[in-house]
Amino acid sequence: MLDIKTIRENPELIKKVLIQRLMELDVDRIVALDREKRTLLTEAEELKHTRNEVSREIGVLKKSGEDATGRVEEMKAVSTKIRLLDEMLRKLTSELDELLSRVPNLPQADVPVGPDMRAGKVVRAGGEKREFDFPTQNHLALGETLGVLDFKRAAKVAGSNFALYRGPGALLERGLINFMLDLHTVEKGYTEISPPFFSNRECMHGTGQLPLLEDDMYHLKRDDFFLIPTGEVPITNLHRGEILEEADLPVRYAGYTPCFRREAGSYGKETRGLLRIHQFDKVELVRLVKPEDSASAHEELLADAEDVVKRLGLPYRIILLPTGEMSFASARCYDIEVWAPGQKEWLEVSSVSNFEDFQARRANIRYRDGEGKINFVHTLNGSGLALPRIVVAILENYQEKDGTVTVPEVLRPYLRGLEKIS
RNA sequence: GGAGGGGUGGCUGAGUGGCUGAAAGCGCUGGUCUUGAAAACCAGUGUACCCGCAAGGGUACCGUGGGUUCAAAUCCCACCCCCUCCGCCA
Repeated sequence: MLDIKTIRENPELIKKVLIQRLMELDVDRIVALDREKRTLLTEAEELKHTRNEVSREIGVLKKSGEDATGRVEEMKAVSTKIRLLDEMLRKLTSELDELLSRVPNLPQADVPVGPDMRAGKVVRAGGEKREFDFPTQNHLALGETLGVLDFKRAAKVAGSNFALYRGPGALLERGLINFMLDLHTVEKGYTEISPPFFSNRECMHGTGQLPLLEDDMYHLKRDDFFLIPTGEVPITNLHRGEILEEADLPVRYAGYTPCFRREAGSYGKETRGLLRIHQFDKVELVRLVKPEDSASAHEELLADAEDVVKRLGLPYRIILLPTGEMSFASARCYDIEVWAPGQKEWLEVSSVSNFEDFQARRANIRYRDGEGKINFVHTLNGSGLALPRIVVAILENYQEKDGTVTVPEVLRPYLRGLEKIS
């Protein structure tokens, strides 16, 4: 959420950003509602002031046994008027809040302007694309031959676009999670969080998944819970509604969670195999920092996520996303993509975002600075990393001529020393 | 799921319709005193929003949302959360 003052003072800027982000919203309506609301509010507050004063008088009169009927009658009329104004305000405010909650964050100055990935800026790349002296297979073929992936049975258990890992495949999944968590907690100093995998409506709103992405969530109607679409939701919302002390910052959390997404509207080739599934595992990194630290924290967070792909020895590149590709709440975002030689394409395995105070404002996460002043924190998060596409990349990059897959060295301790999936 | 108890400021905790944004204590900040510290004493110590150039003024908030009333922390209704016991259960 943006400060209403920002919108009030720069409606044209907001309109420009909406275009850059390929979104539509009636900004003039917001400005008008805001103005109308303040007029009504002032009027209502003045009446309430009168009522408070006179009610006090009535109390005094009654205590001394005097007649207060006239004043009471007067205040009945005032109260009716207040009720009316409050009702108008309530309607107005709810429309205004609804619109406000749909205004996206403002991109930072160096974010490339453009509608799609072609406008993205490759910041750097790492790892070597391997030269294969045999025809490569994609992860579907490899997974099936090796018996480590079983989509048919996943569909039998749940439905299409679910994954099932078997034997060394399951071990690989579990090993990757542990490898990543150990890296971030032991080496990088993150505190590990294992949160609930359900979250309530307030949290979903707090991090910005609601109201725009409701159709993409699994929702438990009876309890009004959502299955989390990312660990970002529960972990960022840990401190919802709190005022942290400056000394508590920066907060750095790492957590493993499964992620649940309906992926409504996705279809075709892109959804085959592990590329886009309804449930996937992810290790998420979250930071809460002072505003002046968020730019450097963003770079550090990126480096922490990058370190995972580096150590796995996967060819990767980092892209600064253009305006049209950034998520709603993000002010600046890097994607990390790994090369999948079987698929012959780059796969997004991490999004590393700086939300500035956008989420903090929604979730009301603040801190008290050295002078006792209260400000919103800045929030950041990054996948460190999303697993299925990493599994794809490992299978495809480490495949051998005989159809086996070599286990990357850093993972072997996590796979009971397993060197080869065969 | 059933029965009972409870949710008040940073913390403990008073407050059952009127001058209560909220006693008291603790904590914290500043000051006095002291060589320094402690103690003691004095003063201050919530958040958000609105009006205003400012000084300042006002409104709201006692788990959340409604309601009753001239007036609600206090009365009524619904919901949420916590605790105890019972049931169920990995």
